[in-house]
Amino acid sequence: MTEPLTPRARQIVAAARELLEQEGAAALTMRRLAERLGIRAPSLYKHLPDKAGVEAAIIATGFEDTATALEAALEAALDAGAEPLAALAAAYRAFALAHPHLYRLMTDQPLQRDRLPAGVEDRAAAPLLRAAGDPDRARAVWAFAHGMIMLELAGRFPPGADLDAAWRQGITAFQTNPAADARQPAPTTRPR
Amino acid sequence: MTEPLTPRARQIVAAARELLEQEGAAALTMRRLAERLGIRAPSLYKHLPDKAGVEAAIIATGFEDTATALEAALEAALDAGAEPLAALAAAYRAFALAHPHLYRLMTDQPLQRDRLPAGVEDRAAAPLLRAAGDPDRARAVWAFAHGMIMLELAGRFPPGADLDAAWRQGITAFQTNPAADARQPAPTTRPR
DNA sequence: GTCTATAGTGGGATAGAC
DNA sequence: GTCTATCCCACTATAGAC
Repeated sequence: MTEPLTPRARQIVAAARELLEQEGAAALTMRRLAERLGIRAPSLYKHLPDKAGVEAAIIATGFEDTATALEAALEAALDAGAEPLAALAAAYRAFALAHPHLYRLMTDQPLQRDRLPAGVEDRAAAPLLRAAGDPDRARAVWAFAHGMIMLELAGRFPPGADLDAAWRQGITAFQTNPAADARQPAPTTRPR
Repeated sequence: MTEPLTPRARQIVAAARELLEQEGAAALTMRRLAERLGIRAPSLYKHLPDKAGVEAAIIATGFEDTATALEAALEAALDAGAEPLAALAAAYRAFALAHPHLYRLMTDQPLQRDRLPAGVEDRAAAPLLRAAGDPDRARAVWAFAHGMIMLELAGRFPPGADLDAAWRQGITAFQTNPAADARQPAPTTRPR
C-alpha cells in the first residue's frame, strides 16, 4: 500500500476527481487542478508526488464507490427476489454512465494494485462473483458489461441501435445458460 | 465519402500505421511520422489535411483488414462445419491482439462514417450478424468480445486469470441460448 | 514536393524564497 | 503551504521560398 493521504492531499484529490468528471481526462492537468483550488501548480507537489499519484488516488475513490454501489444492488436484488445478474448489470452500467471519465480512467490502464486500498478490488468484484458463481463466468459477464459500456461511451454503436435490447440479450444469455461444461476449443491466440 | 488519396498520401498513411502499431498512439505525431519518411513535418500537410485525416485513413485500412479477416473466418467455419460464433470470436481476438494499437484507435472514438470507404462498416459487421442471426444479439456478442479484448489489452484481469476459459464461457452462453424471450424488434439493421 | 522559420499552445516538474 | 521564476519538453499548423 501507500502512506495515507494528508487531509490537504484528500482535498486536492477530490478537486481532481471533480475536474476529471466534469471536463475529461485531457483537462486533468496540474495547472488546471491548481487553478481550481486557487493555488499555483508547483504547490501541488508539496502534497502529492506527481500526476500519476493524483490519478491513482482518484482511481482508489472510484473503486470504493463501485464496490459500495454493487454491494447495495446485490443486496437489494436478493431481498426483492430479483435476478442478481440483471440487477448488478444495471447498477454497473448506471455507475459507468454517471461517471464516464472516471470509468475510463479506472479501466483504461493496468491496475496499480499497490496504490489501491487493501481489499477494495476484491470487494468490488465480490458481488458479481457471487451472482455468477464461477470466476471465469464472472469475468465473461464483466467483459460483456464493460464492452457494452465502452462502445456506448465511445459512440461506436450505429445510430438507432437499441442498446437496452442488446443488454437484455447478453444478460439473458448468461442467466439462463449455466455453461458448466464449456468444452469448445478456446479462441486462443497468445496468453496475456 | 472523401476524395481518394494520392499515391504519396497512401505511402504516408502506410508509414503512419506502422508507426502507430509499433509504438502506440502517443508516438503517432506529425513529427515522428515525417521523420520516418525522411522528410519534415510541414511537408505532410501538402498531402493530407491534418492529423485527423491521417488517423481516419489508418482506421479505414483497419476496417478493410477486419472485414477480410472475419469474412475468411466465417467461410472457413461454414466449410468445416465448425461453430461460426466461436470461429468469428477467435478471428476477432486474433486480429485485435495482433494489432492492439490499431484496434484501440478503431474503437476508442466515434466512427467518422463519412471518412470510411463505402460499405466497409457493413462488410465488417456482416459475418457476425449472419452468425448471430439478430442485430441485438450480434451487438451483445460484439460487446462481449470487445470487453474481453479491451480488458486483456489494458492488463486489467487479475494475474493468473484464465482468459481462454472466460472466452469459452461467453461464447458458449451466446451459442446455446437463443434468448428468444429477450428478442425485440430493432429499429436499425447494423450491429456496428 | 520539400524546405526553413516560426507562431502559438500546452504540458510536467524543480529550485529556492517567503 | 504557497509563491515566483524557470527549464525543458512536445505538439499542430501556417507562410512563403525553392
